[in-house]
Amino acid sequence: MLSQQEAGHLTSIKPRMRRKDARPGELIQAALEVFVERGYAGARLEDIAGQAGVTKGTVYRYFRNKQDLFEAVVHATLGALIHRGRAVLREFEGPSIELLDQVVTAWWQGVVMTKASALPKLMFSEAGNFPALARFYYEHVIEPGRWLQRRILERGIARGEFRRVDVDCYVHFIIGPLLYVQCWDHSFACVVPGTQLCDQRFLGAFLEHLHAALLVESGTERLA
Amino acid sequence: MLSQQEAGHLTSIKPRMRRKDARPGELIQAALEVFVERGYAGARLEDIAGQAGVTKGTVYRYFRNKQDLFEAVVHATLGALIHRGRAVLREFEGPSIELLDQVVTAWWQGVVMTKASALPKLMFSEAGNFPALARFYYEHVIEPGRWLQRRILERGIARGEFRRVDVDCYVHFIIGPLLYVQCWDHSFACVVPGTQLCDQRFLGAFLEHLHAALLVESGTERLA
Amino acid sequence: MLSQQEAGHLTSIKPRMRRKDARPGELIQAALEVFVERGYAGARLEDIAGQAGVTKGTVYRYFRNKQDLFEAVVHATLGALIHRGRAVLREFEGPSIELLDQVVTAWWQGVVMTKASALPKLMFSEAGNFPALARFYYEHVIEPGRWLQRRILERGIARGEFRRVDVDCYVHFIIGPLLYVQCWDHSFACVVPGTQLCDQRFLGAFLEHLHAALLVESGTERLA
Amino acid sequence: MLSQQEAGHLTSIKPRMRRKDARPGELIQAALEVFVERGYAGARLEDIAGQAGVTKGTVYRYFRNKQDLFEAVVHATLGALIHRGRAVLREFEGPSIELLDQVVTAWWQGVVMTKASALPKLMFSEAGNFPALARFYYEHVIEPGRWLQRRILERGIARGEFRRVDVDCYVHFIIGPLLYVQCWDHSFACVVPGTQLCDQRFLGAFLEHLHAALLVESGTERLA
DNA sequence: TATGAATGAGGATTCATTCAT
DNA sequence: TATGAATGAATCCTCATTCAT
Repeated sequence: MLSQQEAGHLTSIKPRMRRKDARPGELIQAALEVFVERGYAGARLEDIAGQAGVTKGTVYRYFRNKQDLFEAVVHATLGALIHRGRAVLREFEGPSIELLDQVVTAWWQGVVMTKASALPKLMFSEAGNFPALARFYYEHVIEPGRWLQRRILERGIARGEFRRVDVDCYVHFIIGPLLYVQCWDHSFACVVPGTQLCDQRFLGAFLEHLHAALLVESGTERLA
Repeated sequence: MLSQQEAGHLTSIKPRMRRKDARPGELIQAALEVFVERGYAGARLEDIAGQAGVTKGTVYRYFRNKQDLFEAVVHATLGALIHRGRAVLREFEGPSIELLDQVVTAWWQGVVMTKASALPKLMFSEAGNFPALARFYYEHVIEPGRWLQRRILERGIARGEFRRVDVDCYVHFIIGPLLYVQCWDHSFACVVPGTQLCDQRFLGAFLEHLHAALLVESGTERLA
Repeated sequence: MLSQQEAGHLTSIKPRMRRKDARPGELIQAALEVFVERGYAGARLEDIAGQAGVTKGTVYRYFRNKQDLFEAVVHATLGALIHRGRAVLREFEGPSIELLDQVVTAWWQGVVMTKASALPKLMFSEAGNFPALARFYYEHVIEPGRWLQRRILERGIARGEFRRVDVDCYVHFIIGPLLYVQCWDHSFACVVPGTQLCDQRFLGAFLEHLHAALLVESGTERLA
Repeated sequence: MLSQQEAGHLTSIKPRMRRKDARPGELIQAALEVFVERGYAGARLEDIAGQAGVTKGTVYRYFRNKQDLFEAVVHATLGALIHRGRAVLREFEGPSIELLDQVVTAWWQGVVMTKASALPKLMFSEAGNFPALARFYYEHVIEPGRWLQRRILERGIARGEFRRVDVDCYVHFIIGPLLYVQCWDHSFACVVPGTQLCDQRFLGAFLEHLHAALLVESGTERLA
C-alpha cells in the first residue's frame, strides 16, 4: 500500500515529517493485520500500535477511536479492491472466456495475492457488528463485482460461447472458491502449517475448471 | 441439533427436571447464535444466557468458562457435521456423479440448511485465537471431508466418468461455493435484506455446474 | 437522606438484599461528597465507590456512567430542596416578616445544615460543563425559590410591613449570604481550620439583619 | 489585567518582540477563562492554548506545568483584587457609610465588573484541590478584606452612625450578595440567557439595602 | 521561540468470573 | 439449581508532558 521504495531514497527528509505522512497508512496496515488475526473485538489498540512501531496514544492522533480505525481499514483496503475491478472493465473485447480469465486473474493478482485478501474474512466476521459498514461494502464492492461477472456471463451466453447457465447463481460459483482461498489462508493456514492454498497451481486449475464448466464445446449444449 | 420431538413427549415430567437435562444443549444453541453473530470476543456471556432464557451465573454451572463454552459449541455442532459425512460414506455404489450429488446434497441438507451452517464462519474467524481447536476441527472435519471428496473424484476419474482434473484443487472448487453460501447467510444476509443465498435453486444450479465441469461427455476429454 | 434508623431494625433481612436497595442511595451520598470535594472531573469513580464501601464495577450496576451518577446526585439532593420549599409555602399566615423568618430558617435547617448544602457550589462549578442539568436546576430549584421569596417580599410591601424595596434585586440579598456560607464551608473552611460559618449565631444575626433592612419601623434602634 | 494602553504605543516594535512579552499575560487570561468555565481538572491545556492563539507546547515555555499555570492565574488575578482593596484603605475620612459605599463600589468596579470577578468561583471550586493556594488566597484577599470591613463597621458603630450589629457576621452579609453575583454570572448566566445579575441597578439597590440595614436613622422611610 | 508528534500514566468502562443467598 | 450482586482484570481513551524539528 505504502511505497517502501520511495521511503528508501527520502532519508534526507526529516524523519519526523516523513513519519507524519506515513503514519496513517502504517497504522492501517498494522490494524488490518491485527483485526484479521484477532477479530475486531479481540484486537487490542496497543497491539495495533505496537505492530506499527508506535504507542497506544499515537493511534488517537490519526483516528478518533477504534471503530474509526476499523472503518478506515476497510475503506483503504476496499479502494484497492474497487480499483482492480474497474481496471478490467474497460478492455471489453475478444472472447468472453478470455474476459472471464482476465477478471479472475486480476482479482487473484490484485486481491488474493495482496494484503487486501484479508478483508473478506474480516467483513464476514464483523458484518453483524457494523451493519452500516457492511452495507457500504456490499454496495461498493460486492454489488459491482457481481454485476461485472453477471455481464460477462450474459455476454458469453448471448454470443453462444457459454452454456445457458443460471447467471445469478453462477457468480457465486466463481467467487466462492476464490473467497475460500482467502478465508482459509488467513485462518487455518496460519495454524495448520503447509496448508496455504494461494499458489499458481490453484489459479490454473480454477481457470481450467471454469472453462470446462462454462464453455459450449464440440457443439453440444447441456442444460439442467 | 437438539431433538425437539424428544422434548415433546416429556412435557409430563416436571419442567425442573426437563430443564436440567436440556440446559446444556439450550445454552450451546444460544451460544452458537451469539458467537456467530458477534464473534467470540464480542459475544457477552450475559447475552448468551439471556438468549437461552437464564441468567449469567447459570452458564457456569454447565461450563467452566467462556472458552470452555466456545469449545463445547464447536464440538457439539461439529458432531452433526461429522455424522452427516459418515452417513454418506457407507453407501458407495453406482456412478460417481451420483455419489457426488449425494454428498453435496447431504451436506446441503445436513449442514447448510441447519444451525450447523454457522460453524465454518465461526471457525474462520476464531482459528487464530483458538489454534488447538482449529487443529482439532481441521483433523476431524476438514481432513475427512477433503479425503471423502478426493476419493469420489479419484473414483470417477479411474472409472472414466470424470475428466482428469487436479483433484487436490478440485475439492476446494466444490466446497468453496457451499461455504460461501454459509458465510454469506450468517453475515451480510443478516444486514442486507433479501440477499439470502440458501435456497433450492442454488443447490440445483450448483449440481448442474459440477456435472458440466466434471463429466466426460460425448466422449471428448477436455484439458487446460 | 436514607433512613438510617430503618436500617437498624432490619438486620433480620438478608444483608445482600438490604444492600441492593440501599446501594443507590449510598452511592449517591458518597458521590455527593466526593464531587463536592474534588469537582466533577476531579472525582474518581474508584474513590466514590470506595467511599460507599464497594468497588468500581459496582457503581455501573446502578448508574450508566459517571454523568448519569452526577445527575442522580443532583436530582436526589434537589428533591429535598424542593420539598422544603413547598412545605413552607402552604402555611401562609401571619406577619410577612415571620414568613420570611420561617423560609430562611427552613432553608437553614433543611439545606445549610445538611449534606444538601454542598450542591450549590457543585452546580456553580459544573454549570458550564452540564448546561442541560444547569437549566434543569435553574427551573426546578432556583426559579421556584426566587418566586417564593418575591411573593413574600411583595406581600410584606403590600401590607405595609416592609419598606418598598427593589424586589427583584432583594431576593439575591437574601440568598447571597446563605449561599456564601454554603460555598465557604465546603471549600475554604475545609482548608483553613476554624473558619466554619454555619452556626446558630450566623442565622440569628442574619435574621436580625433582614429585619433591620426590611421592616418599616418607627425610629427605634434594634439590637440583636 | 494587562495594561492595554502600554500595548498601544508599542505597535512600532516588531510583533515578535511584543508577542514575547505579552504571551504570559495572554495565556493567563485565556487560562482564567477556561478554568472558570470548566474547572481545573476539566480544562484542557490545548483549549487554553487555543484560546490564547498558540499551541499546547508553547504553554510550557512560560509555565512549568498545569498547576503552575493555575497558580499563576490565581496570583495574577489576585493582584488586581488586592490592589483595589488597598486603594480604598488609605483614604479613611468622613462618615462611615460613605466609606462603606466607597469600598463596595470599588469592589464592584474593580472586581465584579472585571475579569477578576471570575476568581472567587474558581477558588471555591478548587480550594480543596489546592490547599496551599487556598490558604494563600485566604491570607492575602479574604482576611484583609474582612479586616477592612470589620474596621469600617466598628468605626461606624463607635461613632454612633451604625447600629450595634454582630460585626463578625456582618462582613458576610456584605460580601455574600456580591460574590453571589460573581458566581452566578460565571455559571448559570452563561447557560440560562438573560439572567446576568451584574448591572447598575443591582449595585444601587444593594447600597440602599446596606444603608437601611446599618444606619441608625430617625423614623424616615427610605426608598431607592 | 513555536510547533505538533509521540509518549504513557491515569481514569472510565466493560465483562468474565465468583459467591452468598 | 438459579440468581444477580459484587469483584477486578483488562481495555479503551484522554490529556499533561516531553522533545525533535
